[in-house]
Amino acid sequence: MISEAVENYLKMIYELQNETGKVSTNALAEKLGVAPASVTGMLKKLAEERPRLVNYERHHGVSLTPAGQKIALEVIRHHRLIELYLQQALGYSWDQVDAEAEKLEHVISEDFEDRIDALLGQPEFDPHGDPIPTKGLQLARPDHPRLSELAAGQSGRVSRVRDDDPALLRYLAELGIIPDATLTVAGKAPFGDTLSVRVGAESDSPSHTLGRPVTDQVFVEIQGK
Amino acid sequence: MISEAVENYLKMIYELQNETGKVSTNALAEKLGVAPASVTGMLKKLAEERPRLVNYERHHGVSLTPAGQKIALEVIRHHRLIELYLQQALGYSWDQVDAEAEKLEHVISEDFEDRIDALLGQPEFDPHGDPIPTKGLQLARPDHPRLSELAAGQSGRVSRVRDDDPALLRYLAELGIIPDATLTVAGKAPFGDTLSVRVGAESDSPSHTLGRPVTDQVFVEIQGK
DNA sequence: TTTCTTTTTTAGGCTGGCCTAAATACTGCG
DNA sequence: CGCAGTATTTAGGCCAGCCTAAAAAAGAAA
Ligand SMILES: [Mn+2]
Ligand SMILES: [Mn+2]
Ligand SMILES: [Mn+2]
Ligand SMILES: [Mn+2]
Repeated sequence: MISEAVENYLKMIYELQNETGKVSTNALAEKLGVAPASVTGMLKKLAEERPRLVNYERHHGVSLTPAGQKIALEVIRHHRLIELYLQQALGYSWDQVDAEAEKLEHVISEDFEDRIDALLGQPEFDPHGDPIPTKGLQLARPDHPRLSELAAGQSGRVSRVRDDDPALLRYLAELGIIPDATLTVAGKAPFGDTLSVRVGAESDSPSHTLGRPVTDQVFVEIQGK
Repeated sequence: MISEAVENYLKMIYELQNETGKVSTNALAEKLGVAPASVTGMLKKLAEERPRLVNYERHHGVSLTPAGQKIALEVIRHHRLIELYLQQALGYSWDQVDAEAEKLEHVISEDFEDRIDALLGQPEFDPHGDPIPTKGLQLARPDHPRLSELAAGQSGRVSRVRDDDPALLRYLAELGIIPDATLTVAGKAPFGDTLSVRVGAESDSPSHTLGRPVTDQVFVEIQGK
């Protein structure tokens, strides 16, 4: 039986792999809130599992095997389906869903998964715009640019927001910066670390000044213009 | 932080206390699917917890302290609310809900609890007729007689069914023996171990022959007649 | 009350998952 | 190349929860 700890390790390895390419012991330790030595120990075990869950060689980082990736995707599917369900069916706000899903993801049955999936109409995205792996564990990877990378004058549709920081999520919701919102970069301050962003499709939509910590967390599908 | 294992021990102690009065090491071990020696070890720890969760003296059984009972009731509230929610909101049948609730009960937040409680309209009973402790952890204890204890000719309302055995639950559901159903004992075989029971309020309602293993698991509030 | 049986506890061990401190390997720079 | 600094691994421990086997206590029966 796969433990909750193992599921979290595999999920984190998967996510780090897709964010930063390489997966180091230290990065993993940091994300998991655990000492680096503990990670080394766990990676050894995962590599000795039969079937092997990760490819691991001392000092050379780690990557998921197909078996490991399958488990990671199952956990991610649970996580994102649950997030959406909590929001849609139970009225959670998008900054509350992550914490609850973090625990529930390890515990629900396949039956539960199937039922909420059906109830939500086989949804493709979670409340933060993250794609939900299909039942067959296929995962769309849109990979749009960050808001901070847009040039002045460009506009587009918010596709995804990083779901790490609840306070940031509340702030963004207040501004109306949620998936599918329309954004236009009205202006860019020197050195590009501050943007003036119009939120909404109308030319008289309200505009806000956003710093790098914010604009790095928002992903935009560039449109028209 | 209270672990899942501790929560399960406290819940089981509570339930054994209310079923059989005394709580023995062996009975607890059996219910938990664990060796008796493991129970002894855990009971010692629970008794040394600050605040104390159980009263325990070697060879003299165990009982819950107020602090232990509070935790037990919180877990039971979670369990029964979740069971009802799974049935009402997700379409689970009453024989499936227990297994899923067994895991979820340890993991949901107070927020989750409050939300499903509100959504269900602060329900008083779970799908098997077990009372749900209130938010303040008050628990109604109806304590009706078993169907097996009724005399021929008596009738009443099914108040509760023991939820242990999914196969039995499916069988009972087929016969229409669910909470609030009306039953009448049409006849009693010699030595009283087999009953002929009419299910339904009409005098032409279908009647079934039920053995002790079944009639011991059904509780009836005797009415009229 | 003595003996036998059943119940419970003690003793000793194991695994998973974490920790700190110390050792070692890699990396980039002078 | 050699060395400093960083990243990683090893060594040695701890705690929760479980196990089996053996000892001891309680309870029933003679
Ligand atoms: Mn998790
Ligand atoms: Mn998310
Ligand atoms: Mn449980
Ligand atoms: Mn129940």
